[in-house]
Amino acid sequence: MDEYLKVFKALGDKTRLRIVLMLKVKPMCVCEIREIIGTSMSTISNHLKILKEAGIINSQKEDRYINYRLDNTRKAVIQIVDLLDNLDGIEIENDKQKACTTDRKNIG
Amino acid sequence: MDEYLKVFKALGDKTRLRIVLMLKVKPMCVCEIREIIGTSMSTISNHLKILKEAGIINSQKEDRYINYRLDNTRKAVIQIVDLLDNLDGIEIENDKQKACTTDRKNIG
DNA sequence: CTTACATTTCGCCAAATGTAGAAATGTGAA
DNA sequence: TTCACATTTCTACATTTGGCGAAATGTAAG
Repeated sequence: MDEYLKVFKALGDKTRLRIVLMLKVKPMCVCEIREIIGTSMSTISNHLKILKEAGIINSQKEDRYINYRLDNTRKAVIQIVDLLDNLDGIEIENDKQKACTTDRKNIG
Repeated sequence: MDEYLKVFKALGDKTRLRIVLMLKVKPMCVCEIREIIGTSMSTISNHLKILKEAGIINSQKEDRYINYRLDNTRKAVIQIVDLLDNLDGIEIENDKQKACTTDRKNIG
């Protein structure tokens, strides 16, 4: 039960649910997520930690960034995240988006 | 998105998740739930209210009791609750169960 | 080694949440 | 109506949570 409890807890926050919906589209680094969500780096980082501990996402270093993506290896997570397909086209982005100080395009 | 958010929030509490697992087995009144969960009536009542507002359960008066049961009319809820079938046989009950002052068997 | 910078951790605050007990409410039975 | 009792609401309180900014950490490049 605790496994599901952790997942529900993690998804029971609007910011984290938005992050999950974003990562369903494509893997992203903290900076990119912050661009869209619009809060501080530390806040995003904390949310990612919670999602990671719930087994919903994992991370992998690529170039100078750590890319976060949905974890497709855990059954419970797959099932629940799949349900969110019904939500396509929902407002994930925020009104007040901060400019990203470190533009990722500088690198690639 | 907010519909799912509400459901995840509601299920993201151990007491409420336990209640949902109990109601998957059979409808119950507040008193019965309290017997198993082991907290105060007001606490149970509050949790039931949250589950109800999330559309996960509904209630119906029967005899002298209000029976709560899973709401089978909402798609999002059905899908999510169905996932919990994997949890069968999990520890729902509490160690420290209070005696039920008003024994339901007196009625039936 | 030093710099640059992406990310995490720490310390703190405000808001939200879970809980209990008392009082209030609703309702069937006498 | 009055009683009995199941349930909810109110009030208060302790804990948890989400947020930020600053400092710390990790690491690739010079």
